[in-house]
This record gives sequence, structure tokens and C-alpha cells, in this order.
Amino acid sequence: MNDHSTCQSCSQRFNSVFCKAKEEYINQINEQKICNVYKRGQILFNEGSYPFGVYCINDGKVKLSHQGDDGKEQIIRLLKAGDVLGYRALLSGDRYSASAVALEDTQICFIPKDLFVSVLKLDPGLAFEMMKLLSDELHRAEIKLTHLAQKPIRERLAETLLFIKETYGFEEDGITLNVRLSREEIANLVGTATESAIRLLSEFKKDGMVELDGKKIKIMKPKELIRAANLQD
Amino acid sequence: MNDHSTCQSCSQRFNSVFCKAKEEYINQINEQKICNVYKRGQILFNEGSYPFGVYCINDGKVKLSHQGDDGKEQIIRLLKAGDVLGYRALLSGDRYSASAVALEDTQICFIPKDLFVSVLKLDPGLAFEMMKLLSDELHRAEIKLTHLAQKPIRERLAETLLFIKETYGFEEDGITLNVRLSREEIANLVGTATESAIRLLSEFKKDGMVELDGKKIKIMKPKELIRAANLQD
DNA sequence: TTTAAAACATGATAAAAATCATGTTTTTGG
DNA sequence: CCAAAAACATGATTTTTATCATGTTTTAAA
Repeated sequence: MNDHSTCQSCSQRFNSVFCKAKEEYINQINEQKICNVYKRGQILFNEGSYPFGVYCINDGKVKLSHQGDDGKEQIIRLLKAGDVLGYRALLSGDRYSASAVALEDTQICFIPKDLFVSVLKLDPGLAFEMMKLLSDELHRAEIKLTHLAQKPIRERLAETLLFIKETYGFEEDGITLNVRLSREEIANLVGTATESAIRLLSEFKKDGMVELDGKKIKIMKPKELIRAANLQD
Repeated sequence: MNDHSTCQSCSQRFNSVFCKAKEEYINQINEQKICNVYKRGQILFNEGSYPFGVYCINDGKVKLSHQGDDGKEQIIRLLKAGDVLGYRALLSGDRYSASAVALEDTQICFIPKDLFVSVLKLDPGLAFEMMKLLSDELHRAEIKLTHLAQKPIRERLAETLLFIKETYGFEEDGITLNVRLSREEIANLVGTATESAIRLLSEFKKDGMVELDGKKIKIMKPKELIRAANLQD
């Protein structure tokens, strides 16, 4: 568990969008921040409600998901220590368009809206990092959008497993994905029916690319998985 | 055709991301901007090349599209007068991840990278508007992503027609979409095969929702089209 | 203006993916 | 620890969508 008693000493400080922010503003943020622990499954905020600030993950994992028109969940982002969330709605002046739920017990600091916005206007370093973050997210979303439109589910599942690896890495053994997601959540990340995700995971297992032990997924043949994802870029 | 002899007097100035930028910086931009006319079909920039600045549309229409892994185009944005493009790659420090092509004869000003970035760092008004723009684009991309994953093609086509209407509006008659897109382009906007887009447009015509005259598309029953799009949000 | 190419249209077929059905296993709350 | 619920798994079926094939119309260049 990381030290997050103060923002100044926070282990994630230079691993976050605040990396270039001036000491002076970090101190201000430190004074107004509110730290909290969210249990697995707890909701940080709900689609449709108003943002009162941004959330900064100190330790843990969070999923961000849209509710589709028919009620089906679409997971649009996976977040980890150092990641910030809740800024999209805040900057657009909207309600939240997605819900955030802790995937495991998670420590999160909350920074009030007014403070965040005022610092953003005063500190070009933070503002620029924020723009970079938004640009990167936009890029990721556009790539995903293209793949959803053009790639078959098998390739998208392989890509999703690689994406989970990129985001959360492996456990100590170096092959087990370091997060516990249900098959349904994997399907909602891929953008497919739960049964299809289950079926294809079984196929991947039969092909020896992965090993499945409940929610533990081991990547046995990363190169073949990359091939199965059929990534050009 | 709009006056774009100077940025100060540009008809799109307060209709763009520069609306809150300080006069002083607008003057600087005015001195370094380069105006150009692109003919229909001409390329502004190509996926994979490096950004040297941002483009500001004074008059005309532009499409922004990804090349999918198998070479299939995916149109990710439609742009019009007042819109800026090329900022995503520039802010991320990447190459362009999409290509921009003029959909009709289009007047565009080019603002060099160094100037744009320095003004962005000096002018919080511009920076904040930029963040808003990025946030709105991210929102749009995430909604589209969810719909691609969850909605049938018929609904997505209806939604796309409504989106085209929102973006480019109608001709003087108040019912004809004010842009000429090929069936293939419409398909690449919806994220489907060209034949499917053609087939469903014919269906919409049979249902009396639209009228088709070559590339001219008339929206006859907007309310039914909204219903066909099955939009909850 | 003519003519070749591109775009459009539509039917037939094939492939992909969702849904439905059913049984098994794992989780979880009392 | 046990029972109920949830999650997982897999086969069968249906629906959706893409692909293939072919003919027509439009567009654009010589």
C-alpha cells in the first residue's frame, strides 16, 4: 500500500497527470483533497449524476463503463494507480456519461471541482498534461472504434487480453493477468455477447494460447496471441 | 464565401476553439497563418505523417478517417467551418493516426505547430477551450464506440443520417442533407459493408423515411428516423 | 459525346455472431 | 457448512451481417 498521506509525498505523483504541476498547487490540492477507500464493487460515481471533482487513484483498480441503451454495459476504460478519472464530464460541463466501479479494494483521493479547475487555469504544466491525456484517450477511443467496426470478435478478444496485460500487467509468476474480471466483464470490454467471449476463451485455451483457472487467465503464448489479434499498428 | 483575410475579422473566429483566445495571440496567429484552398478529394494530411501544425477550416467540409488494418476506411469525424483539426496527434506527440480529405472545395488556414503550442501554454482561455473540445470529442467517440458494440446496423445508419444532419444541416429546401457522400462513405461512417448501407437506405426509402436522388438524401420523416435510431440519451 | 470506370442496386449465399436452452461449477451470504 | 444465486460452459438454433455475383446507372475523362 502506497503512502498517500500527502500529495507531495504521493508515490503516484510523478506517474500521473500532475507530474508537471507546480509545487505550490500540489500543496493547495493536498489541503483540500479527501482520501477514501472503496471496496470491490463499490461505485465511485454513476452515469447521469453531476461531477463535483476529479478522482485520483492511489492504489487499486477501477472500471469505467457506459450503460448502453438496452442496459448492456460497455466498459470503456480500465484504470489503475496514478490514473485520474471524472475529468471528462467536468471539462465538458456535462453529467457523467459513464459509471466508475472499483474492481478491487481501491484507495482514491478526491479533488474538488473548483480547485481543480482553478489550478488548471493557473498552471500551464498541468493544463498541457491534461490535454495530452485527453488526446491519448481520444486516440485510444478512435482506434477501438475502428476495430469494433472492422475486426471479428476473435481478434478483438485477443487484443483485449493484450490490453489488459498492458494495463495491469502480470502477477509475480509473470504469466497470470493481474486482475480478476468476470467473463461478462471481458465480453463487455470486447463488445460481444458473454457466451461468445466464453466460447472464444475456450478456443484460445484449446489452442494453448491461454490457460484458464476460474477468473485467473494465464497467457501461455504471447506471440501467438499477438498474431491472433492481427494488429498492424 | 467568408472573409478570412485576417484572423481578427474571420467569420469563424467566435465559432471556433479560438473564441476565448486573447486578441494579442490572435494577432500573432494571423501573422503566421497560411491560407489555402483544397479541392474536393484533396488530402490535407495523411495517416502516418508528422504534424507540423493545426488546420482551421474557414469554409467547406472535411472528413477524417482511419485506415483499418485490412485497408478499409473508417470515418471518425466530419468537420465544417470553424472546426480545427490535426491537434490530436500534435498534442500526443504522435504521427497522424488519421487522414483528412476535403469533401468539397474548402478554405483552410494552417497554424504552425510551435506557434500553436506556445500560445496554448500562454493563454489559459485557449487551453481551456481546447480541453473542452477534446473532452467533447472523447465523449462522442465513447458513445459511438458503445453503439458500434451494441446497436444493429439499421439503428446505426439512422443515427448516422441524424448525425450528418446535425453536422452539416439541410440545403435551402430544409430537407436535403447538405453534403454529398458516396454510399461507401456512409457505410464507412456507420461501420458496415457498403452493400448493407445501400440495402438499408433502400429500406428507409421504402418506409418513406428518406428520399434518394443519387447522392442527395432527403429526410422526409425525421421523427420516424429518430425512432429508427432508437436513441435513449 | 462517347466510353470506360466507378458507383449503385439487389438477389443469393455464406459466414459470423447472438440467442436460447440446459447442465455444471463456483461464489457468496446466512 | 450449506443452500441459493451467480457465473461458467457448451450445444443447437436463429438472426444478423458480410460476401459474392450480376446487372444497371451515374460519373468523369478522353
